[in-house]
Amino acid sequence: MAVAHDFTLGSVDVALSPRERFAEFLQARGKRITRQRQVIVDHVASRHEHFDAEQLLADLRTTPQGARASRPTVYRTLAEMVDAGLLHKMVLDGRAVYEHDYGYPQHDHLYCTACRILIEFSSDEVAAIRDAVAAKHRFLPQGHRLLVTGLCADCRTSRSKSRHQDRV
Amino acid sequence: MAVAHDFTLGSVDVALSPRERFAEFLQARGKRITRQRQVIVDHVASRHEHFDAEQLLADLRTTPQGARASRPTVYRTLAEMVDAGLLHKMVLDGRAVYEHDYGYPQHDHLYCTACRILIEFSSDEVAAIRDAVAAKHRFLPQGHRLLVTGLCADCRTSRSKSRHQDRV
DNA sequence: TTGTCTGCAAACACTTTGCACTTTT
DNA sequence: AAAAGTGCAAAGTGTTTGCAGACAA
Repeated sequence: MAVAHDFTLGSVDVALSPRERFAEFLQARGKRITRQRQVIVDHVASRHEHFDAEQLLADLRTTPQGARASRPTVYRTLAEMVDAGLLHKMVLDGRAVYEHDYGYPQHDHLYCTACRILIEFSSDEVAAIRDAVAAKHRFLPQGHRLLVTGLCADCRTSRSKSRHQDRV
Repeated sequence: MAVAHDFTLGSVDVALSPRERFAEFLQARGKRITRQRQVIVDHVASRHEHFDAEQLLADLRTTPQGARASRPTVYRTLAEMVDAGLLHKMVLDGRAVYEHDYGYPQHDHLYCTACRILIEFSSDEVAAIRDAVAAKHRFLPQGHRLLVTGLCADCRTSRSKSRHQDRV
């Protein structure tokens, strides 16, 4: 499982599977392809949702025998995957949340402050605005993140006006 | 100092000074107007840059006698000021950064990953996109944050290609 | 073999909390 | 006097690091 996809997700075509791309990245840097790193890339590649380090760690603990990795290794590997361009990292409510960034089109998010669900959307207008503004400030844009906070369709109707407003 | 401004910053007109607005907010909630809370609002209102809790705490330590506040109080008060709508909180590189949000127009930022400077800019187009996308998802937008990362004018030319790429 | 990687435990930075005492109201 | 706030020290998060043993190359 999770090895040879034909990866044509969204609008970007990629030739290598995440696992292969990561291997390539590691080799290019004289880093080693260890069992743990493989386990982590494969696991991450097998699920397409947003997740954080502790969630991944917990997931790995439920897997059989040698398919696990320690907390430090999980954190270290996630950072490497970000460097490798496989994952995107963003900070929400104080902890890092990761999402796929390889073979996926650029997109932004709607974040529900009530149920904390993250909804993706894409808009090239955002990139256009970014470039225009950057040019005006002689700034070299390398990326952007647009986070729209509010209430999702479910939460805005549900009267469970319990714990809404939070920090972002 | 920092008491009776005519506050017409940007495009929003406000009647009360930050200090007065905060007092109003506190009273409405049966909270007390203590010396520490006054010291903190005044200090924050007297400077218009972005800052974090530890910076504010350090600043306060340099002031004379009774114009100080402890770390817990600083954190507690900043949270109240956010609730009161006086400050905006955002998370950058792992720690909370605050900026004025009272009497200031809505704006977004360019963030230089090299020198970590924050440059403000405003664009109503962003809000327009936000609303359009939100509508499409039956999402009730309450705010948004657009962060453009990259290199500022100074850093893109300077050859101090030292420690660039970082996390956001 | 050689040098990187792992996992453990400890350290970290930032932020929050329990609690006795102080202060506003 | 009553209720809320303060500061101290300690506890929490989420994440990182030092180092000895384990393992890819």
